[in-house]
Amino acid sequence: MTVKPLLPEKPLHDWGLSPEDARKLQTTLSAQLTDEPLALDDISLVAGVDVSVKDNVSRAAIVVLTFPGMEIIEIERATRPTDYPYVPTLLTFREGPVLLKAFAKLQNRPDVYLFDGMGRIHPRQAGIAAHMGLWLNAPTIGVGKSHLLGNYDPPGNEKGDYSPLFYKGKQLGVVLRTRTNVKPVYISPGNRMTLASAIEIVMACTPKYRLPEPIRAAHNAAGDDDMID
DNA sequence: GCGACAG
DNA sequence: ATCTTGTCGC
Repeated sequence: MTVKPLLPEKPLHDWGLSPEDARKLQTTLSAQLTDEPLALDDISLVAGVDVSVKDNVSRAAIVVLTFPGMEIIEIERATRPTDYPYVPTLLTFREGPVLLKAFAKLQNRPDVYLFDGMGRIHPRQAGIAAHMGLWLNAPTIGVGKSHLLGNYDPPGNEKGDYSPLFYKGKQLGVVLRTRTNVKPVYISPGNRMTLASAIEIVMACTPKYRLPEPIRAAHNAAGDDDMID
């Protein structure tokens, strides 16, 4: 018998699209996103996702941790030539291909994935967390470290404080203070996720530092030099 | 037209 | 993302 694969047998679409076609695809894909709450009690495994670039080589890292213990149980990596340029709002087309290569190696099935980047805080609500969430057909959350777009008032200075981020009249996410008196992060749901659940999950994964443990772990794994592809 | 712009 | 040391503050 076979286990249900993490990724679809049939690719959702091609990569290497022109900026114009890429934007059209994002509009089409974002219409397929769903809002599904995910209770903490239903989470046992969380994954952190990140990509680093060096000498024109992209390295993706997926780290799976137990929840809420935050113990690392799996680390998968993959490398690939960095062919697509960095274009604001089209980050997925630069990092997507190498991420799929790493996802294909995953032995565990995470209940939710935390991405280093935006979810729906995006002009077409198709940030990398939202986009890859469709490929994975799983719950995803975008955890951005800096501002991309939208308006918001500075959140309070206490850990857990947050304020809504609006773009063209719609609330796409929140600016969340994960640590007292530390620069906040930009949180937004990706696929199969509600904003409320996203906030709750991110806080539960952030016991000590500014960034959630899964993302810190993935960032480290993507940055380490030794690589076995 | 001008400025902003995840990683 | 990446290039890079020390340093101020809780």
